[in-house]
Amino acid sequence: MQDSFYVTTPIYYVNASPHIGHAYTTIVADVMARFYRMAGLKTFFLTGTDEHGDKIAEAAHAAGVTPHEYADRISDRFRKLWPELNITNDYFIRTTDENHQNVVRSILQKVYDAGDIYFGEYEGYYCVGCERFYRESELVNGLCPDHLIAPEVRKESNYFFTMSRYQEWLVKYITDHPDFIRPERYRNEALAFLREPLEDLCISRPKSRLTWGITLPFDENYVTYVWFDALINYLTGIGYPDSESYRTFWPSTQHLIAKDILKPHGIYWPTMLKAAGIEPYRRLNVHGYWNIETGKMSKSLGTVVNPLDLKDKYGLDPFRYYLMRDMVFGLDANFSEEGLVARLNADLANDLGNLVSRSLAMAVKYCGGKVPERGPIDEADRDLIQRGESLVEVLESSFEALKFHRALAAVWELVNAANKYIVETQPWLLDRDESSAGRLEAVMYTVLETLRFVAVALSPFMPDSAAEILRRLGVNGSPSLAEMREWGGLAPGNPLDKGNALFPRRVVETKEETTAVGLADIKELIEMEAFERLDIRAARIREARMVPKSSKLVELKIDVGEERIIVAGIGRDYRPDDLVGKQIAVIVNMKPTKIMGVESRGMLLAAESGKKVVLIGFDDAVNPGSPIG
RNA sequence: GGCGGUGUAGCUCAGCUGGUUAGAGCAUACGGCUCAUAUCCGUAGUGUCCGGGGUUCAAUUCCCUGCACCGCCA
Repeated sequence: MQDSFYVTTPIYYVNASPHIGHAYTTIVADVMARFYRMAGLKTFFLTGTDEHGDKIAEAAHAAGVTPHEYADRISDRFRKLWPELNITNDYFIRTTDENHQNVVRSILQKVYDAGDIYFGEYEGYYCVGCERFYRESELVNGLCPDHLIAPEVRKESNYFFTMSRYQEWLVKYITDHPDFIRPERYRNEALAFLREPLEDLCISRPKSRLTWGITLPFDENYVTYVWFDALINYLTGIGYPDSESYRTFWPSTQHLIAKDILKPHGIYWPTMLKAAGIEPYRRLNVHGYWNIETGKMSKSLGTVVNPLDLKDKYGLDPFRYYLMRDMVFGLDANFSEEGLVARLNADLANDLGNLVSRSLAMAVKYCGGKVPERGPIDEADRDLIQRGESLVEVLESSFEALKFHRALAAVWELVNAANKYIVETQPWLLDRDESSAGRLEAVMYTVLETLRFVAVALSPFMPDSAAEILRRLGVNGSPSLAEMREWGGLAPGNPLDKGNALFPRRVVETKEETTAVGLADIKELIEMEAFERLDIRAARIREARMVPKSSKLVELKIDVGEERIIVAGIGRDYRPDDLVGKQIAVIVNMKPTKIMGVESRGMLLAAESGKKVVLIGFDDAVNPGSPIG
């Protein structure tokens, strides 16, 4: 294995605020950087912002500030977002940085001197209002799509990079290096593109049209345009050309991009490097899009939920986990609040969180709050230990293949195995029998050590949660992959801390869309007298708990002027804790009835809206026992 | 218009080069345990494997065609 690892995100264009796509790429880069750091490799992680070009100049003009001020402002938003996502980039590059501008100029000069940049003229459709050229295909009925006026045919002279000269070389390079662009579908796409003759790349803009850019070293009247500026950041960021860090990291470069910028990175960039006499980067890793599913919630509230806000609502680690678990790298995926909460509840709360909770609770109770001795290994322990020890290999191969969802699935196989192990070894029975004290220690050690493996494995994905698990296990220092290669690293005697629920279960706060149900099945008419026979009262819930063995029955202790117990089938839509304090309406003269062993003296009123049950409440405080009529 | 991809359980998706009863997770139902965030463990399912042809002893898997969605190119 190589001993260095260099990962990059694209530098993000500062014409818009950060969104889920930026966050995903950057989180993937962070997970990889953390993983390889943990594997002991010298690691460098670069991200930053792309700040030149006419879009920025226009936006700045519209905002009444200089382009530089405008770029500062937006760049800052990215820079400040990354710590909120626990991103551990080693450097944050800006294309307006002085050293970057110097590197760009030096490479332009180098390529120019080599004869790969020429001055040429082209003719195209130019819209005066937009101050830009349009391709024929971009025009709408022959008109500028923005101004809806006919563009004029205009000639302009510019500098061009002889990209076509490197087409053959590039085809061969991609063919000979199957992993150069991956996953395969994008490699095929690049090769498909290369079946057509490459055109030379226009790399400049006259200053008469655009001044917000890097001046060409060989012509004061032009600035360089887009790719020669932006792509070169990957070199600047590690100190090209003379630094030690450039020599260390460049050969291991792993670029991460979304599929929309495959062409510049897969075609332009390698040919640019070739022309500049620089070895190609090692790999280009291309991922898909997150399709945002606007859930019921956003529709009914009339607001579009920004996916990034969900990290505050549900926690950063669940957010990172969801992104890494639900997208197969390379393919598109669906993003929804419901999906995130489903992962949070099923994987994080039920499986992992509960495992942490039950393990530590037992260890604290049965082993005096300290990690017990390892004890002799039983046949029953062997399977779990082997699973733990083999995890690191699965992680390595999954990361190598960018199959992050696989890596997480593998961790969860261990989590599930641990839960099963606990059920099978039944530590609570061992605890009741003096003679099995030794066995109890061995079992608890096995469980806690498994927990440590899980935490180490998860630390690239969910750094805070992993650190918290390790802290509760009394483990100090930063985790490393090496310590997952051998069982038994957890030191007996470590103080244990039970802690609170790591991932509390959450309910998606959906406001179901209200659809008219109609009154098709209206019941027969009744006299007032029939209604008056009902005694409906206002009440307040004092206590609530699920009826044992029932999936939806809740036992409520209510105050209706007196204290009563009632049972209601609302457990699927309400958590007991959330019910306490609520005001409800109750029919108090129902004949008492026993439901699953609990006598219910009253019936609460609720609407059945679709599949949901919604309690009837009051829009102000009322005295318990107040009659309703 | 050209090229390519996808269409599998209610949902999200695995199924490499064709071969015995088509899989996983979630959701659902039932059973077990009680250490635990009512969590965990076990059991049970359900599928015209998009439609229509064809090749083959045999097709979800190969070929053709139609439909739907998506991507790249023009």
